[in-house]
Amino acid sequence: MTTTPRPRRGRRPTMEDVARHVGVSRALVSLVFRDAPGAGPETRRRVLDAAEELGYRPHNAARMLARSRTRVLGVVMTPANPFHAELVEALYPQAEEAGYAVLLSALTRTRNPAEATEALLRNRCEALILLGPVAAPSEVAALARELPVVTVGRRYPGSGADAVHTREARGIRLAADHLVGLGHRAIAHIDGGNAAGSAERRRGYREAMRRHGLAEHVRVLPGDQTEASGAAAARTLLDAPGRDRPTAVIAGNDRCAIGFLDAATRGGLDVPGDVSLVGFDDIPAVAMAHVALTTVHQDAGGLARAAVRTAAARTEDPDMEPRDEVLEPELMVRDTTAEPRGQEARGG
Amino acid sequence: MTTTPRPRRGRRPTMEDVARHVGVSRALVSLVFRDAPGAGPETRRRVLDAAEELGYRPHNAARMLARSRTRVLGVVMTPANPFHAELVEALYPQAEEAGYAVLLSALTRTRNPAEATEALLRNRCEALILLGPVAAPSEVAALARELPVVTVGRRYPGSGADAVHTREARGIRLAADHLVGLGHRAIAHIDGGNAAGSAERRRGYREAMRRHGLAEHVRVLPGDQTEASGAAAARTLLDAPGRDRPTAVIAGNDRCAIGFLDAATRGGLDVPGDVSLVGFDDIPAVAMAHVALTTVHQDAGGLARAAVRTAAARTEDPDMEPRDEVLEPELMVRDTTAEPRGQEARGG
DNA sequence: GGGGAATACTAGAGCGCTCTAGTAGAGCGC
DNA sequence: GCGCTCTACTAGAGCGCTCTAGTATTCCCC
Repeated sequence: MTTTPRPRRGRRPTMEDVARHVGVSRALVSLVFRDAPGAGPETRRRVLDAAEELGYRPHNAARMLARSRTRVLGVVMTPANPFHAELVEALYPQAEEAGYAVLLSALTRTRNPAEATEALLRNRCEALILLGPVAAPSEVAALARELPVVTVGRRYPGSGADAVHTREARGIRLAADHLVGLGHRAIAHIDGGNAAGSAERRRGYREAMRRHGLAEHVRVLPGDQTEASGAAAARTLLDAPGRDRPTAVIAGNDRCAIGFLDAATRGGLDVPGDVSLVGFDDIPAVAMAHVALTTVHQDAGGLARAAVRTAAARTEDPDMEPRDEVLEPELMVRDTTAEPRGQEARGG
Repeated sequence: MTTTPRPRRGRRPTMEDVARHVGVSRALVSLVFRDAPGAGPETRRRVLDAAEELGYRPHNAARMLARSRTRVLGVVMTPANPFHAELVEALYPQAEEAGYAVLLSALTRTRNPAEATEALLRNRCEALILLGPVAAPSEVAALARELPVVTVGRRYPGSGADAVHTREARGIRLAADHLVGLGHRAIAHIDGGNAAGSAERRRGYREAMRRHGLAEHVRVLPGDQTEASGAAAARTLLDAPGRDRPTAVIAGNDRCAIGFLDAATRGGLDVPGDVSLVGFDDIPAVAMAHVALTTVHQDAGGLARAAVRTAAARTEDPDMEPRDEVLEPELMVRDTTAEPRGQEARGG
C-alpha cells in the first residue's frame, strides 16, 4: 500500500528519536504515548505523526522495567482443552476493561505447570489466573505466597489462592435429577481423575445418588477427562453382563462423554436407547455437532469476568478475605438422554 | 512444604541483592544465571544457593532490554481452532531446541490480527509465526518489512513472508481420487471462504474434478471453515431435489465437516449411506469421536518444526531467498466415505 | 624467576522507557 | 505590577539486567 517502506536493518527508533524529530523532550513523548495529561493537543498530534513517520513503537520491556506496576495478568491454559479456549476468548475483553494486558502461557505435553508459571513470573505478572489447574496444592500455595493467584474451575482451600468455579456438585445433581426423573436408577459416573473439578463432581454424584436412595447403584469408573478415558469406560461397560450395566452414565466432562459415545456406539450400544449419557462443560462441539449431548453448561464468560475481577481486587488489597466465587451451572437437555428401555416399554 | 515463606510485600530481590549476599559482583551473578563461562564451580553453587534462599528470579523485562537479541518467537494463534492447539503444542519444544522462547498472542472475536501482532511487536519478538493467518496480504507484507514472518497454512506470495504449509491441493486430490474410486461423480466442495488454505483447497478441488472429467459436476458451496457453515451447506443440499444432490462432499476442514455431519444426520441423511463426507486437518476430535471422519491429515509437528526452522534461518540471514516449505498430506480413510447408493446396489 | 596465558572475577556504561520534581510562561484578579 | 494558579513542558534519576573492557591471581614453561 502507501506505507513508507522502513529500513529493515539497524536499530529500531526510540522515544529519543521521536522527541528529537519533533523538537520536544523524551518525557513529552512518553506522556503522549501513555495518554497522560500534560501535553497540548497540537503537540500531541505532532508527536503521533512523527512516531508514525519513523515507525516508532514503544518497547514493552523498557516500559515494564520502568513502571512500578506491569499491569499484566498471567494466564496458564491448556491449548488442547476446548473449554479453555472459551475462557481465554472471554478473558481478553475482561482484562482490557480492567486495565490489564494478558500474557498466555501454555501447558502442553512437554511443558509442565512449573515451567508455564515460571515464564509468567519472570515477566513480573501482577497476578496469575490458572485455568483448570493440575498443579499440586503445595505448588499453588507456594505461588500464592508470591503473588495473587486465581484458580478457575478448581479450589485449593487454604492455599491462599482465590477460586472461581461452577457449583460442580450442583451441576451433577441436576444431571442426576434429570436421569432419575426419566426413570434411571443404575447411573454410573466416569471419573475425571485429578483434573480440575473432578473431585467436586465425584462428590456431587455420590451425594445425588444417596439423596435418591440409590447408594447401592453408585459406580465410579476411573477416567481423566479425555476422550480416551471415556472410550475405555464404555468398553468396560460393554464387557459387563447386561444386568450389571448401568442405564445411564454421567461423564466427567464433555470430552470424556464424546469418547464414551464413540466407543459405545461402535460397540453396538445405542445412545440414548441402551444407555443415556450426560456430559459437563457444554463446549461448542457438543452443542452443535452430531452428538447433541445432554450436558451441564458452565458459564465461561462469567468465570472469566469473576477471575479478572478477583485477580484485580486481590492485587489492590493483598489482605482481602480469601474469595471463592461460585457460578451456577445449567442443565442443557439434548438428545443423549431418554427413558431407560424397560421404562420406555412400560410407558409406551 | 519446607519452602521458606517469603515476604509477600516489598520489592522483589534483584541480582544486586544476590551479589551482596554472596559477596560477589552483580556481573558474576549475571554470568551464573546466563550459564556463561567465567564463574568457578564453587562460586556458581553459592550464587545459586543464595538466589534460592532469597527467592530471586531474573526480571525478564530487564533482560530483554539489556540484551541485543530477545530470542523470542511471537506466535499468533486462534484458541478456538483445534488445529492451532496441535501446532502450539508442537511449537514449544521446537522453539526451545532452537534456543527461542515462545510468546503467544490470541486471535479472538474481540481481538483482531493487528492487535495481536502489535502486542508481539512491542515485546520485540525477533520473528513472527502466524498460524492460519486471516490478515490481508498488505498487512502481512507490511509486517514482513519489519521482521521475519512465517505464515503457517497459507502463502502470501510476494509479501516477503516465508510460508510453511501442507500441499493442500494434493490433499484434496487424494480425497477426490478416493471418492471417484468408490464410484462417486457428483462431488461437491464446501468452501472455506477466506480462511487459511481455502483458496488452495478450492483450486485443488476444481483441478481434481477436471482431471476426472467431472467438470460439469463441480459445485462449490459457500462456507467459512466453521461447524455452522458446514451445517448450512448440509441444509442447502437437503432442500435440493434428490437428483441434484451430490453423493459426496469434501468439506473445507474438519470443523466444517462436523457441522455438515450434524445437520445432515438430523435432516435424515445417512452418512456415508446417502452422502459420503471428507474433512481436512485430521484434528483429534474427528479421529476418535463418534464421527470417525475420513479426512486429509496435516502433519502438525512437521509444520511446527519447519516454521521454527524457517523463522530462525531468516533471522540469521534476512536476505535469504524466500522460502516456501511444503509438507505432504495423507488421506485417512475412516467411516464417512462409502460407495454411492446406486453403486452399492450394483456392487452387492 | 620472569614472561605469557588462562582463570576468576569486577567496574561501569548502557538498554528504552517512567515518573518525580521542577521551570517557563500565560492568564487573571486586585 | 504583584502574586497566584494553571497549563505545557523538561531534567534527570532510576528500573534490573547484559556485556565489554578491564584487573588480580594462579599456573606453567624455559
